[in-house]
Amino acid sequence: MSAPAWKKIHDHVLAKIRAGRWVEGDRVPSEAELCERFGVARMTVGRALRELVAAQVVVRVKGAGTFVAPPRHHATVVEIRSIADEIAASGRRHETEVLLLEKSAADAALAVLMGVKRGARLFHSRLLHRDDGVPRQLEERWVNPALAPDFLAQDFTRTTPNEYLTRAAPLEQVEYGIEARQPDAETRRRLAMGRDEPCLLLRRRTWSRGRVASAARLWHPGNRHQFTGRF
Amino acid sequence: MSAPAWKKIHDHVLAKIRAGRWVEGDRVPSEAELCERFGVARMTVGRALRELVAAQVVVRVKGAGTFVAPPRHHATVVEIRSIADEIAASGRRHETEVLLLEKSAADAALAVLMGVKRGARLFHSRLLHRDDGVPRQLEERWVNPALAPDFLAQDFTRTTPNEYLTRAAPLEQVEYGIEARQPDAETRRRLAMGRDEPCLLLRRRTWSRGRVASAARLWHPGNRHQFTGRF
DNA sequence: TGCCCCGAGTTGTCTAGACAGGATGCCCCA
DNA sequence: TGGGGCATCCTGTCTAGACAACTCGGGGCA
Repeated sequence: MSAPAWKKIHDHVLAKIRAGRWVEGDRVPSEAELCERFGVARMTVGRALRELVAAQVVVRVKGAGTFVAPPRHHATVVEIRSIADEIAASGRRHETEVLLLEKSAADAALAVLMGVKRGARLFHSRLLHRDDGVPRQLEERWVNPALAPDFLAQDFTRTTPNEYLTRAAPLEQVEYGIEARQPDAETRRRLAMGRDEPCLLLRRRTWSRGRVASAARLWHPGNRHQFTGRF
Repeated sequence: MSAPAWKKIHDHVLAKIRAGRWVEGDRVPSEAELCERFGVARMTVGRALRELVAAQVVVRVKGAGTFVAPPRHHATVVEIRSIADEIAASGRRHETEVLLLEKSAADAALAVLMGVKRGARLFHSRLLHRDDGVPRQLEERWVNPALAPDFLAQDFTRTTPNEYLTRAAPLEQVEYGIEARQPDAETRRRLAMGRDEPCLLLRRRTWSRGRVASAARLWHPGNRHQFTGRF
């Protein structure tokens, strides 16, 4: 007749978040606290929170706690916006110049960002995109070889890295700010929220109408969250 | 280190289905059988099967068992194909003529199809869609008032029923054959598989290049399954 | 000061058992 | 022969407790 106990807990937490009482990054009461508050067993609270994870409402980190996930703007995954597509859509000529394409070892900062051990092998590329001959975007990528093994063998003057990577691994996008300092504990926790290892770090610098814009993006396979935090 | 026990059971069942050993409608071993086979508790098997339900691989019916779900063709929900959109996309003129818009009572067949009591109030509409003036589609709908209370107040010469209904309730589509006889036990079980009450029955008859096509669609809110069975 | 270790807190998983409620087939009775 | 009731099987939910693995901060040590 009445809703299951787990659904009541689920709805209670969801209501708090929807109402803005708890916002992105806030700590949700622990399972133990919710058990006591609702007078149920941990399995029941766990069921409620697992449903909220599936709905991308909260993120759970083993050993740390449960946190409110960033708001989703769209039900669907954000599509990758490719500079090549953008230029082509404007009817102009797009060219890619491969400045660098190599194996490299992860330094301390890269290791943290990519979730790999220091010194681990990464693929590294530096490409210049020209828009009707004018340099439009300089793009630098570090790619996890485990997830895109043939990266170095691609001809990026013909295939864009976007095309290859989306074909090689079903990626979803995580966007960060551009500040490239050592992440703090909070950011590391948010990095850990990803269900899988981050697999691609992209920094790019774009020239447009005399202005330069920079961006860094960190990708996770299977990760549906978008973080706006900076690191 | 190794995968959780529930994941092993999950993968075992999934593999059988993917390999075609168990096909649509087949009975999956009961929780008790899987418990014995894998030497785990029922909660563990339940977790595995619940994940498969979420992935739309199996359907579970309380009291009856677990069954292989119909194959999904797309990862995403089938989009509603609107005759109005189709005509407009071709650059032609679309007009709607409201032939009938009323309250009606469910007869025996409608009561079964809609999951309501015999005699329950339903909204009933009959609309003619014209394509550049030529009758293109005759559409007849029965709508559950509980889920679309303002149905009768809509001006369907301006707003299509599709637009209103998708706005009024988040619906997903279940498609059936058109044969309109009393459903048998198997079909009734499959109807029961829907998590919620069916809320809309649509029959339509389309004229195109001199040929007439008929279809009946049954909608459930929140139901992600597509059944191909006939009833 | 800087580093490491440890303990408290937290989530992930699992067990064995329990009760509720729907589905189904069978038997008995009219 | 037909229908109602009942036993049985099945899923849905929940409990109380347990162990594993991870995070994080603080205290001790070099």
